[in-house]
Amino acid sequence: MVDTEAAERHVVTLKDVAVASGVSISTVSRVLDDRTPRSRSATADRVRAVADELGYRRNVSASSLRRGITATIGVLVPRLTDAVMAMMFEAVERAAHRRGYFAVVATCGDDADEERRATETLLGRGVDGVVLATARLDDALPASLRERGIPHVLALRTDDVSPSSLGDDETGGYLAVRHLLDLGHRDIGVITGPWFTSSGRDRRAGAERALREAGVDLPDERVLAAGYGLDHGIEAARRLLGRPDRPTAVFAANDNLAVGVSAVAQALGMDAGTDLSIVGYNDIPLVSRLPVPLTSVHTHFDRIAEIALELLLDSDGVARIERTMPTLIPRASTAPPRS
Amino acid sequence: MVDTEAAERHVVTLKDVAVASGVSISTVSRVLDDRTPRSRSATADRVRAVADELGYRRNVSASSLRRGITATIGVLVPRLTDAVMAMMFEAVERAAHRRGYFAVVATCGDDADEERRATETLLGRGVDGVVLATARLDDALPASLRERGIPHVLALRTDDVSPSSLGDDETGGYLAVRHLLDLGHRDIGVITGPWFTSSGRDRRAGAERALREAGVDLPDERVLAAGYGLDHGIEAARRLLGRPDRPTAVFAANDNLAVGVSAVAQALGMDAGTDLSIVGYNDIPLVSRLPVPLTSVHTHFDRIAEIALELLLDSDGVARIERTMPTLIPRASTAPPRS
DNA sequence: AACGTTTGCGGGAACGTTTGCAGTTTGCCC
DNA sequence: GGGCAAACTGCAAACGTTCCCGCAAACGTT
Repeated sequence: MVDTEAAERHVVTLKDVAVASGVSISTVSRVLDDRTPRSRSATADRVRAVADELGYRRNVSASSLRRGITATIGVLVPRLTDAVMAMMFEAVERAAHRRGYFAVVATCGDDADEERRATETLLGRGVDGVVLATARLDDALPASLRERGIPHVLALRTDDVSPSSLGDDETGGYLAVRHLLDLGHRDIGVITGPWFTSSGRDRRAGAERALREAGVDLPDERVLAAGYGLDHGIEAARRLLGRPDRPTAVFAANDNLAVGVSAVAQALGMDAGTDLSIVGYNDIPLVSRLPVPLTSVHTHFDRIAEIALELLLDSDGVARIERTMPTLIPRASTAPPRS
Repeated sequence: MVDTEAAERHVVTLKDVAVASGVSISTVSRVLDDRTPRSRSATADRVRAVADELGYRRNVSASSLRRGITATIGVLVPRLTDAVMAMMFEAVERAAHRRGYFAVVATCGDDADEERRATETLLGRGVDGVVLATARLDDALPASLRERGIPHVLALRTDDVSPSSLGDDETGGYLAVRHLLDLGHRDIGVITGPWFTSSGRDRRAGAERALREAGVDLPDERVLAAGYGLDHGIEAARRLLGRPDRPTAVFAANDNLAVGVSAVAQALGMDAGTDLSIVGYNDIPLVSRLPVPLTSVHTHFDRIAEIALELLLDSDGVARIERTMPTLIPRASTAPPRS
């Protein structure tokens, strides 16, 4: 099916348009080049009309070959089934479209080797640059890209060296815990992200700053590191809530974790909001529709994506690290503690 | 690592490899062509070694231009933030990879115009074929692709004409409701998918067949059509459960809907499983981790994706419509009705 | 009217790869 | 060792587009 019909069917090239409109190929090429201001000459109008009529469509392979760029950027994410990653990719896709670029995605799980392999695949497809939304801190890939001079930007995380566009995770963590403190909570549990992510590290740091400011203690058994999956949240919540001196509020560094916490709370007969306050992070679409809508720190994916592409494509050579301020969205899952 | 400087300086071409290994460009091209069985001659070995050392990577633009194919397939989905679509795309990505193809995705929401525009974008990127996982039945796009001779396949839905790979939705609907009947339920509500999808239509038909077989009545007010979003499930559940003669069990044609139903049930003080049995559809990762794990009809995305690519790439010209049998996964959300 | 400047256009050489053709070498069998 | 097929190799022509260069006409200024 792929070859037979396409071969039969004659695909319209610049030459066809040139012949049909009685000008040279170069002229057609120039007229149809949308990077330069469109000429208003009679010839140009005619060429455009003919191209339209014949259904001309630029052959991207030929164009890329000649121009030396593909107008394509590659996006690397661990998995698209994680709503955060899906939202991030969709945001990058939109931002790329606005700039006349096309975004392609590759998934690599949590494996460093797979990450490298997936990057090579993207590079093999000739992308002009790479957006890395994978999560590892201890990762040689950004360094390797820097060394090879391959344009890249980190999104949603940073290694403190390569250009990066991410949320201000420290502030986000602060906002979340400050919100709980303001409601009157003093027994607060914290479930941070995986140790190997800058987001996990920074959100925890922000949370600790808020507690320190308020003079509230955070004992070691109240802070747990976990992955970013629902399962991790469930496990951490069991540890945190399955003891007599359980906290009255929990800050989870990710919405999946928070959903896990509320599931465990429910299983233990506690009502989210009244018996246990919960704050999540990222504000994925799901959380506002839960039986008890979840308070969450909203991440501005579109803005982060926009900045990422700016760093990637308009780079002036210096590797900037841009942090976008998040917004706390209070919902029913947080309330003053029961007296 | 040899010669990083030269590698950085400019990108290695066939010519460089040819010069470095003392053979012609054509020879290098042939040796490096992975479509033919790899030669074991001394020259071939040397060329491969040199190419490796120099870090040669085929320029896909040039290759595509010359070969006339891009080894890329386009996938069209409404949105990646829907777990079903993310899973479908990831499955297509894997299947494509196995065949040496690369999958790119475009999102188009639920809008027919946007769908057309996104398809043109994919075609403009020179994809060799298109997988449509969008949901509309009343859609002129497949017909338009057929007419233009553009290789395509529908996934997860069909228009009964174009080649399609989807789950056997009628059987799935039957299995779900049959399960509820076997547990002893007689008052069963059905929330079908959107009217404009074949999946919605077929799952409903299967549900009705099961009820008919069992001689159980399905009054009009017990069957609701909705979108596939969480919100739709919530709204439908309110209508279904907010009345005195509410059903003891609900079949929702989609997991999002089912999650909405269980949220409403919880809000009304009913326990999923004991007070109200709920069956979902697709078995997205979330549902097995809910406080009350959800019984769901598992869709074999990998198999559907595999068949889709088979229809797309190995087609013998006849447009087959292949349905993959789903599997019911019983979990805690279904139990016999309270006596 | 002479002058520089801008603008429009066509010729033709790239971009890196694949492939038909023809010529050469190799391997194998009798 | 002769004969024949199979495997290998190089040349050169594509693939469709872009862009440098040169030419000519149009325009504006003095």
